[in-house]
Amino acid sequence: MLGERLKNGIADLILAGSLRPGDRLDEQELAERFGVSRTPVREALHQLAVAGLVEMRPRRPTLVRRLSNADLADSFEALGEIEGLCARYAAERMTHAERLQLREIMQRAAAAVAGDDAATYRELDAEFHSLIHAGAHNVSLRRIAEQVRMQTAPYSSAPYTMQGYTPQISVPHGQHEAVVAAVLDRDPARAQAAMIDHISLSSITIQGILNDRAAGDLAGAAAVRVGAGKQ
Amino acid sequence: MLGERLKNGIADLILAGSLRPGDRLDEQELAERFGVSRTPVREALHQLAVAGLVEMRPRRPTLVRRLSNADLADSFEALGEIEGLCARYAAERMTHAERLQLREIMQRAAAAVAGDDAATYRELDAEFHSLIHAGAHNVSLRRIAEQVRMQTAPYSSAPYTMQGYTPQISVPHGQHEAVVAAVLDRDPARAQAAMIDHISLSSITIQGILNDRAAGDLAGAAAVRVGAGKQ
DNA sequence: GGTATCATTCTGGTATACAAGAATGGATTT
DNA sequence: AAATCCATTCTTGTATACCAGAATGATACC
Repeated sequence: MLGERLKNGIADLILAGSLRPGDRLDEQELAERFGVSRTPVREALHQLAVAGLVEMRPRRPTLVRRLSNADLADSFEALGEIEGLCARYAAERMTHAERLQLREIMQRAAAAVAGDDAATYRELDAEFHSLIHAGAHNVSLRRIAEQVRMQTAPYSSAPYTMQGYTPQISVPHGQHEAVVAAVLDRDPARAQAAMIDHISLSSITIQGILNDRAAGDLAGAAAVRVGAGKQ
Repeated sequence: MLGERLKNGIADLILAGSLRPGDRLDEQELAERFGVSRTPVREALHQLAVAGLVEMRPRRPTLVRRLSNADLADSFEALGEIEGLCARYAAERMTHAERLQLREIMQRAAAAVAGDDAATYRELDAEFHSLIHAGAHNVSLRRIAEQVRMQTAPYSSAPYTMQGYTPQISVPHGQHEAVVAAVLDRDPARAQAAMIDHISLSSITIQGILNDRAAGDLAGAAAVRVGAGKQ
C-alpha cells in the first residue's frame, strides 16, 4: 500500500515544519517529489483531510490546514481534556513494564534538559505522550489522542522553530514529572489534573508566541508594501 | 465534489444498517450502484477508513469495520467520556437559544415516548446528542464526538433492529432528561455525570444484546454445518 | 484418499488520459 | 486611467486501462 507511505510522508513534511499552515499542496508536485502518480497522492490528501491536517475545498488547491486563533484554542482545550483522560486511565491501568518505560523516558529527558539538548528533548516529549496514550489501554481513546495531537503539532513546534527563541525545556519537563509521579502513585485524579495543567500552559505559551510572530509578520508585510510603493 | 456525496452515501448505508459490520464493500459494485467510476469510490472508502467506519487491508477486500468486543467496549468508554465532556461544557456555555432548542427536542421526544414511536425517538435521540455536541462550543471536541458516535452507530442501532425486541425507549429518555435538567441548571459536573451514566448504560445494554445475538448466530451456524454433513 | 502445488480468476493498486471549473492576464471600452 | 470582460492556462475531478497480488479451485503426486 503506497498510499500509507505517502500519507505518512506528507504528514511528516507538515509535522516537521517543511510545509507550514496555509501552504499549497500541489498534487502533481507532490507526485513528482515522491515519484508516484497523482492518484495515490490524492488518496493520501483525502485521508489527511479527514485527519484534520489539510483542508480541501472543491476545485480549489489543497492547503495545509490553518487553524484560526479560536480553532487553535479549541484544539488545545480538547487536547488537554483528551490527554487528561489518557493520563487518568494510565494511572489506573499501566502495567509494571509500561511504568518502567515511563521512568526510563523521564531519565533520558532529564539528561536532555541538563544538557540543554532541545532536539532530543522534543523527541522524548513525543515519546512521553505516546506512552501515556498507550498506557490508557483504550484503543479508541488512543486513536483520538494521536489525531488531536497531530492536528496541533504544526503549532506545538512553534517554540522550537522560533528563531532567536530558546525554549525553556525545563518547564514542560517539570510538568511531565508531575504527571509521571501521579501515574506511578496510581493517583488518577492527580495525573489528570497535572496533564491538563501541562497542556494548558503549553497552549498559552504557544498562542503567545504565535501572536507575537503574527504581529511581527504583519509589520514586515506592511514594510514591504510601503517599500514597493503599492500593494 | 462527488466524493463527498459518495462518502455520505456509503456511510448512510452503513449507519442505516443496509451494510453490516463485516460486509464486503466491493469497489466496482459500489461504483455501479452510485453510477460513478471506481476512483471516487476509492477516495470515499479511504476517508471512511480514517473515520473508522470501514477497514482496508492491502490487497484485501474492504470491509465494514467490525469491532471486537474489546474494541466496542473501548469505543463506548471513549464515547462516554467525550460526550460527558460535551455535556459539561454545554452546561457552562450553551446560549439561551440553544437551551430553548434543547427543551423543544425533549418535549417532542417525550411525545414520541408517550406514543411509543421508536422511529421518531431514534431521530430525536440523534438530534439531542448533536445539540449537546454543538452546545459545547468547541469545534474540535464536536468533531471528535461526531466521529466516535459514528463509529459506534452501527452497533447502537442494534436495540432497534433486533427482531422481536421492543426497546424500552423510556429508559434512555429519562436519562436524557437528567442531562438536560443539569444543563439547564448550569450544573456542569452533574451534566457530565448524567451523560456518562447514560452512555454507560447504553453500552451495557447493547453489548448484552450483541452477545445474545452472537450466541444465537453461532448456534444457527453450527446447525447449518451439521445439516450439511460437513463444513 | 489426502495433501501440496500450480494456474486461473478476482480484487485492489497505480498510472495515464481527459474533462470541467477557477484564476489570472491582457485587451478593450467607458 | 481604471474597470470589466473574455480568453488562455493551470489545477483539480473523473474515468478507463493496465498491473500486481491474493484466494480458490483443480490436478497431480505421495
